[in-house]
Amino acid sequence: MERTIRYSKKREAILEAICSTHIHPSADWIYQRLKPAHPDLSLGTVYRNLNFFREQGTIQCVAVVNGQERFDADVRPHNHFICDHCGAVIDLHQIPVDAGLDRQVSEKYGLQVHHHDLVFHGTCTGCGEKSQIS
Amino acid sequence: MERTIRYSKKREAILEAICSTHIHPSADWIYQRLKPAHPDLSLGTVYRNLNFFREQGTIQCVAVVNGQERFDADVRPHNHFICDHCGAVIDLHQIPVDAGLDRQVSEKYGLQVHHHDLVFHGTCTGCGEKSQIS
DNA sequence: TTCGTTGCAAACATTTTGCAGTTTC
DNA sequence: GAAACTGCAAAATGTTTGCAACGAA
Repeated sequence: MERTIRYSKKREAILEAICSTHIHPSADWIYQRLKPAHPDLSLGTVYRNLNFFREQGTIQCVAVVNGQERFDADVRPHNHFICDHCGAVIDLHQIPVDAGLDRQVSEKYGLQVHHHDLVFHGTCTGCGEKSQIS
Repeated sequence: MERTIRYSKKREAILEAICSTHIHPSADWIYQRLKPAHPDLSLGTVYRNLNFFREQGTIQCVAVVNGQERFDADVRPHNHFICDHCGAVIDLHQIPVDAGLDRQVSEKYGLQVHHHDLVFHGTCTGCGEKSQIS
């Protein structure tokens, strides 16, 4: 039978940290963020809870940037932009993508498609302005 | 001034290994593949050359699967499917995606978009059949 | 001879895990 | 009191790097 899920202050704080930002944080960012208020927090706990939330479907990993997984508490389908200079991950909610795309792939290739990720790469506004100055 | 690029048998073999397959190999796959014919090949050399080819634009990294980068010698824009069971990376050449998508993102969000990656996730044919049996 | 390339091993960075102690219910 | 959760430190994993030897031009 399924295991019982217990309340934990650390777990609550970790989810709250992810929900409180739109930067799509990494495990270490969450750890650094919570460390002041939770001095005894350990990085292992952050990782364990990130995997817990991922299994529950509460969060999703939206990208791996410079070898670090980046998480999003918004699990509704939407797309992302990654700045290849500073590593920023930005939500794109206004980009309409053909809703039947998954079915198209499924039919043409005979694959069971569960979802897709659409990620744009380029230079974000801040990095673009900086490079113009120099 | 730019550095001179010299010929090297290992480098040639590494590129040949990537070009010879459609599985989108990882660094270690290439290493294992070439080890018999090149017993003194080292993993460091594989990594160094992968980064070399990437900088040259000869290959691209198309995904990170189970923490491993997966490479493709086909640098033309096309999409991919990843099997979440076995980690297979499959080319999708027949999926038409709006060519103006990058410009749309650029205009709506004021970002400099260089390219995008569209990755489908699901279960591949082989894994789907296996799970039906059990 | 020059300097790009390599093997090797050590270093690095991120993530996972074993275990003993703590907390929740 | 059972078992979920945690801190800690060690381990595992994938990748990078320093250095001396090797090889191409």
